Amino acid sequence: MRITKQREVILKILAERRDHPTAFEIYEHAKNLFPEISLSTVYRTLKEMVERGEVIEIRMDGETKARYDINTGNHAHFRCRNCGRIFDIEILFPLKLIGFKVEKVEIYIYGLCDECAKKEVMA
Amino acid sequence: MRITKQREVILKILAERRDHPTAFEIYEHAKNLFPEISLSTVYRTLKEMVERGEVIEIRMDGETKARYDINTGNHAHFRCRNCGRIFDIEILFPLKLIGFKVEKVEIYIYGLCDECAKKEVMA
DNA sequence: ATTTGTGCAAATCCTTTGCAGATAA
DNA sequence: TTATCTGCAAAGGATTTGCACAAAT
Repeated sequence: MRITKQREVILKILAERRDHPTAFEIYEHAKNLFPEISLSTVYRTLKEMVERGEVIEIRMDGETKARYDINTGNHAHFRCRNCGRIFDIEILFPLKLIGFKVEKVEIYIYGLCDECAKKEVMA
Repeated sequence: MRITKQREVILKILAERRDHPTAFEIYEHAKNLFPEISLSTVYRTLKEMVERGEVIEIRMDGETKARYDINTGNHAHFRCRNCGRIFDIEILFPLKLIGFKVEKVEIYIYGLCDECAKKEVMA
């Protein structure tokens, strides 16, 4: 994989943002740093990174568009119904699937984050 | 929601199949039972059922197309890397997200099912 | 009769791809 | 040099929608 300005920019965005942007959001952000970049390059680069296992692709709650996450370890995503933010959450739990070989786990959790839960009780 | 032949057929398919079919697979199956049915009716009906909470939509491992499941309780999906089958799995685990209000959980697990794991050891 | 549902075709949204020119090694 | 990467525009796949007709209440 050659080092190009486009790939540097995409990697930098993924490393700095932890809000799980879509390909289009990454493209919009990248244009500020490198205006000539194209949307297809963003898609191509993300696809390659996913295939290499450097980035994971998530789709919360049946969304048609994918979001990207440079955190490749097994972890859960929590989306707040109120503010829409997506939090990374580490969950340790005992998987006892007798005879099954578990290679990857994706967990999506929906509800209210601590701040919004407080507000709802008050309202 | 009026009772039409189309909706009866779609419900019957969802109730009988537990292999998490896509909209197109439901359409193909439905045509055997009611040839005049259209793909857009299948999509429209599924979307309505999802909005009513009668059916859930899942997208395993970044698949672009949705799959449908009449089992609406919180449960995990296990996809076998080898045979591709998707198993429903009940997992009880303690969620301790302090201050967070959990309303829904989606868990996707990937690996080898018991049968395929045995074969891999032997091979 | 009135409201809701349907099929069809066209539109839309997200993503991928072919190609000819550009760039990193 | 030369293999890989890029932008563009066009194609592709999944899903949604406008509309006039059909069916359910």
